[in-house]
Amino acid sequence: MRELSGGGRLVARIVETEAYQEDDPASHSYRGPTPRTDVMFGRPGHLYVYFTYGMHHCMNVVTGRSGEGSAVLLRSAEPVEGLAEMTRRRGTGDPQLLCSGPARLAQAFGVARGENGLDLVRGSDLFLLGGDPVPRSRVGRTTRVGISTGRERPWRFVVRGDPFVSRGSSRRASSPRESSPRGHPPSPLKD
DNA sequence: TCCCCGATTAACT
DNA sequence: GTTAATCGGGGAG
Repeated sequence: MRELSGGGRLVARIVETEAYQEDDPASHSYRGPTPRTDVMFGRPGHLYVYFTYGMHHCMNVVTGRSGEGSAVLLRSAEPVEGLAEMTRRRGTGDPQLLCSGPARLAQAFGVARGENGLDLVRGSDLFLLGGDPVPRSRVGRTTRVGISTGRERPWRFVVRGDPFVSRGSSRRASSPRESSPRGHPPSPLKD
């Protein structure tokens, strides 16, 4: 959720994420801390924003302890409130195109490099809310999207059958196979 | 310095 | 299904 300075707010329900960690060749943190990835190695609960393909920004929540280098990429969400503002930012009113995709989600929320390092737990207009927990049976796990190494790690998590999960993923030829998570599903984030 | 390519998207054929 | 857009990170020289 993001509170807007002019009043009003943007709310979206996260339906797709991917996990990245330090011993993971697909992770920006793989080669150790750099000016770009310092935030990933910082305190958990902060926002790591990266710029890619010369035009897109993506949002991550830092998850590991200080010094650790892990984060969760927010890939897709269902827009819930503030659709008009998201539409203005995105240039399309199709709800399925507002927040489905990591760069689309960041654009809808107006997040760019300036927001890198924000504390999502305290003192920010951008933060996470705990909602109704997603039942374990609805959590699907697949391989990650758009990476060239570390493909085998099944660290993408989706709400099964949710129409707001991004397409880039479920559509590809070498389509990631969806399976039930083993062990513990991601626990819902609390305040 | 040079060079390759990326945790993507939209617009093509 | 394919490709242009667009630029910064970071390894190689």
